Parts: sequence; C-alpha cells; structure tokens
Amino acid sequence: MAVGRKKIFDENLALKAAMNVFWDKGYIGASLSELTHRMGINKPSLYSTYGNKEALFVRATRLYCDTKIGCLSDLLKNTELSLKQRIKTYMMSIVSVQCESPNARGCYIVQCQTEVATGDIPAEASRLLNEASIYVQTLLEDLLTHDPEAQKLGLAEVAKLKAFCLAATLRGTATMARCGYDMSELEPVIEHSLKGIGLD
Amino acid sequence: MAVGRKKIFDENLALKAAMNVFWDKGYIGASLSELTHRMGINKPSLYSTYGNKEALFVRATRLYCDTKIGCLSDLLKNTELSLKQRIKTYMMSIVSVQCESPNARGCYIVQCQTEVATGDIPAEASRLLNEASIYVQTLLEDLLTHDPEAQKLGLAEVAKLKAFCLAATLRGTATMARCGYDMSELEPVIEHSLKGIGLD
DNA sequence: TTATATATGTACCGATCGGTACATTTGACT
DNA sequence: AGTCAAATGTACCGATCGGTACATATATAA
Repeated sequence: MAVGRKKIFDENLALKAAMNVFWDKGYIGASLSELTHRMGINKPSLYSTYGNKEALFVRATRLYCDTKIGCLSDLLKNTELSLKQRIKTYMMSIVSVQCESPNARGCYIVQCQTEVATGDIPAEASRLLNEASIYVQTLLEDLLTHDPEAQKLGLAEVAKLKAFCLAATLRGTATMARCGYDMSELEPVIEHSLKGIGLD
Repeated sequence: MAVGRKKIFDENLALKAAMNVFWDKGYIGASLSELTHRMGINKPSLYSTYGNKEALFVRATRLYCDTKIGCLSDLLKNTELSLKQRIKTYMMSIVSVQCESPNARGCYIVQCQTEVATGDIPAEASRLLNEASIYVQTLLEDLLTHDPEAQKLGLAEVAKLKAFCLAATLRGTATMARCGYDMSELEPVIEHSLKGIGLD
C-alpha cells in the first residue's frame, strides 16, 4: 500500500461536488473558496489531488459528459420504438437533466460555453467545451443518417441540418430551464421541434 | 447654463460602450477596469455620472432593449406580409442582432440572465432581466392572439404555448450565435421552428 | 478678479481572486 | 521505536475586485 498519511475524503465524491459548483456558477464564477467548501477539502488538498482549477474543471466536465449525457445514448438505439419516440425520449431525458436541480441550472456545457466568448477561459477547457457541445448533435446526425425510418422519410439527406435544429432546440430549453421553467413546460418545445423537422 | 467644469465625454456614447462590455462579458464578468477603459472615462466619472455598477448596468440594459430589440416590433405590424413572413422577418432581425458583432456575442439578455441563477446579481438587475426576457414572447403571443390569419389557423387558442416555443428557439439561436454560428446557419432553425408551430 | 460648483486624475480602501510555502499530523514500512 | 512519504491546516503571496477620498483643473456667476 502507498506510504504516507491517508486521504480522508473520497476523490470521486469531491469531484462530483466540484461538478455541481461549475454547473451552478460556470468556470469563472466558481471560486476556489466555494469549490473547496462544497468539496469538503482545503486548497492544498485540491491542488495536490487535481492540479489546479483548470485541471479540476476538465475532470468535472468529463464527469458531467459521462454521467449525465453520454449514458443516455442507448435511448436512441431502442428499435422497439418509432424514430420519433426514440428521439423524443432522448431529448426529454436531456431536458430532465437540465431541470434536475431544485435550483435551476440548465445544461453544464451550455452554461460554461457562454463564458468561452469572454476569452477568460483557458485554452484546454475551451477546446473541451466546444467538443462536448457538438456531441448530442453528432449523435442525432448519425441516427438520422443511418436509421431506415429516417431514410424513408427523406431525413437522411438533410441529417446534418435537422440535427443542428434539434441541438438548437436543446440549447433553448437549457436556458429556459436555468430560468426556472420545468419539464412539463419544456415538453411542448421538444414536441414542436420534432414536428418542425418533419416528425409527427 | 450649468455651473462647473464641463464633461469631456458623451454620456450616451459612453453608455453604449458599457452596453457592449456587458454584452461581451455579462454583469459579473464586466470589470470596472474594462468598463472604464472602453468607456474612455475613469472611475470617479463613472460613479458620479451613473451611480454604481448596478445602476450603470440597468441603464445599459435599457439601452439594449430599446435600440436593439424594442425597435424591431414594427416588423410584426406590416400587414402587407403574410403572418409567417412577418414573424420570420422579426425573428431573423433578432438573430441578426445576435450575430452582429465580429466576435460572437449572442443575446445580451440571455447572456446576462444565465448569471441570475448564480445568485450574484443584484435584485433590481435580476428583476429587469427577467422582465426583458419575456418581452419578445409577449409580443408574439399578442400577435398570435389577435391576428386574423392566426385565428383562422387556430393558433389564437394556443398563442401562449406557440409564443413560448418561438421564444425558446430564439434562446437557442442566441447561444448558437455566441458560439460563432452565423445568420445563414441559423436561418433554417427559425424556418423549422415556424414549421413546428404550424406555419409553412 | 474672485468665489463657487462640477469634472477629472491619482492614489488608495478592504475584500476576494487563484495559487503556494511551510509547519504539522498521520500513516505504512524498516 | 524510528524513519520517511504523503495529506492536512494555517497563513500567506501578488493581483484584481468594486468603490471612494482627496487634491487639482476648469467652467460659470458674481
């Protein structure tokens, strides 16, 4: 076993707490004092464990992508449901994440990505945010390109465009969720968006 | 004429510069040093003229609402165009504002309103942002309620819901614009949203 | 010219920012 | 028991935050 004093905190639990701080406040707005307080550790522990604020943010962002968004992709593969039902279930699951907190928070990625344009976000963090922000769109584009029902409906040829529209819709619900609107109010937005791309 | 030394800066021009800083950076991210630098004045002048950071923000926000959004409302009254064409022209004018800067900035209101959920925005500023954020939605709802063509299409009974969906779309394009997407890429998003509420 | 009112520039206030030096505590290994 | 590596708590670093005190410059009114 490793030599030296043992850690008295759970590294993954603390990382999850950090993720929630960044989700609430964004990268710049998340101060080290709030981070350490909600992670239940002090600054030297944070720096020795995670490196610095940016490295912590990168890990927290990956945790969000994996545990909140990436895990939903199987919903698009459930071939027992119609194409529309599959996409709707998927998008509503994302809306559910946007609305999951008692305090309104929206989407972690959308929230933090609005800070990229200020130029005050470190390069590696910006790159990661830009990459993460197109993940859902790419998934939807792949589905619309290869799904037989989508091909029959003529959606495959315009898959990129339609996926872009759906992604824009989810950005809209994200900012709505952050303003306090709940899932039942955002469900019609998803429904209308699906109708807009030709899925009734 | 007023007694005392004359101001050597244009109060309205400096306010416009402040508006652009808040648009770029949000309320919290706009530091006094950047504000004073881009306004071309120093701190005592800022405080004696506008009060404090929050009061300056309130005036800058009003300036944005008046000169960027409020002035577009006449586009909805042009009865020579079809209902769809009127709404599309209006929404695309808003998208044009979202895309107008060489640097991507999106919507001033959407940008700053995402900061409200952090709890770090003064009360009066929060109230103003929440009020401003439903302005477009209210305008669209009124149009859909009273317009003869909307009534004929059965949109009047669900005007509130349809206006909400269109407002959500504009929030989506706002965050897209802040990521660097341009007007030509966002135009189909508007088109699809209109189709979604039943306007082809 | 003198008095007075306003604007400006400089230089500062306490608080907080991200980050770190250092002494102390705690543990596994010899 | 004694050694040494790692984790912790405290106390600090320079920089920046929003905001202000104060002296100086510039205008009008008398």
